[in-house]
Amino acid sequence: MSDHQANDNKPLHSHDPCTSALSAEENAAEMLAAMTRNGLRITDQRRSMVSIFSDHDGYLSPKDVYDSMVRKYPSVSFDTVYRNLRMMSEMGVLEQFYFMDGGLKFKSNCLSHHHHHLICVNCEKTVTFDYCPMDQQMNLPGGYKILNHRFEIYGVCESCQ
Amino acid sequence: MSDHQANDNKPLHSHDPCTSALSAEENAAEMLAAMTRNGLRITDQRRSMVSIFSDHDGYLSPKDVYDSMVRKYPSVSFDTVYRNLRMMSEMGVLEQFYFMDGGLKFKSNCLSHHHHHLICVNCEKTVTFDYCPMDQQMNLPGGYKILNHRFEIYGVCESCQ
DNA sequence: CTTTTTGCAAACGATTTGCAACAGA
DNA sequence: TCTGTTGCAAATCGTTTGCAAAAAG
Repeated sequence: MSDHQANDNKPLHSHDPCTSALSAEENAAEMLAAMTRNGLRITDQRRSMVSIFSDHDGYLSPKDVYDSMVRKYPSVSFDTVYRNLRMMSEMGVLEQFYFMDGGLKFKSNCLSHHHHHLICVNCEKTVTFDYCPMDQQMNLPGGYKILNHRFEIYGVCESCQ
Repeated sequence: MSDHQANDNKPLHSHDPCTSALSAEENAAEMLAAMTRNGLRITDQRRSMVSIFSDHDGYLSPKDVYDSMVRKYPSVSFDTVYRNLRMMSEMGVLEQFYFMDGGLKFKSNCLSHHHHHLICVNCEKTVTFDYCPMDQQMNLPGGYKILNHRFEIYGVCESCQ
């Protein structure tokens, strides 16, 4: 729901470096395009889910998304939300992961460049940063062939302190 | 993500700083002691769970533990396993976390020093290393008050390659 | 002998599935 | 039209809880 007027010069809140180049609307259009490209039909519900994510930088649980959806589509079902979350993250439009406490959350994905997250443990507002520990010289034991990694920093954001 | 080449380096230390100091038996005794210290009674099942973890370096799912337990105590119940896993991780004897795919796993904990994990995506054999990205100079955005972090590297261990 | 722990069964929350009705391309 | 999508209900998975019987200290 883009309920704020198009004022390109004044972002409401700090966008992360992945999406700041794009307005929420552009980002939504981009997501929808990626979905069409993957052969998905664009339904009202999916359009609505897309705008929920393009308007929010941070992670949302399936329940969060459902609650937002219900406001616009009172008859929406939980399984539709789940199904679409799964499809959207399978095709890379959303990024998902399991939080510290194990809860599954989703966030609109940045396909363009590698980064990590700094996450507020209170409001879950998330900012990205480019520093990656894997760029450092570090002597790892055991002769593993390295595939990927996970690095997140948790803290309390300015407005939650 | 940046695909870093597996740098075939020799281990910095020839030992795993967490486990090499103690044999499996010593480690088990240590775990049992910690449990008694916390007011837990040592039952046969708990002794068995402890030795499962002290004999295995790597993460185990509740189901893994249950399957091991059943071999020795055919009438053991799933909830006893869960209850004990939870208590043991609450008192720091076990370390738990949610894997990439969201599955909850447990591992005998190292209480003595901070470290991170290098985990085999195939067999889940885990080695620890002392390098911590938080020791590096990195300017983070957003004025967050930093609380904690998570850093894991995933790969394929030597014997799984 | 007292208190904790166990095993059973049933409850629970989160996620998935089968299927008939419906809607997008 | 014609296939993909929705909503409903029920199934499933992993985990937790209440309680009486059994075991530890």
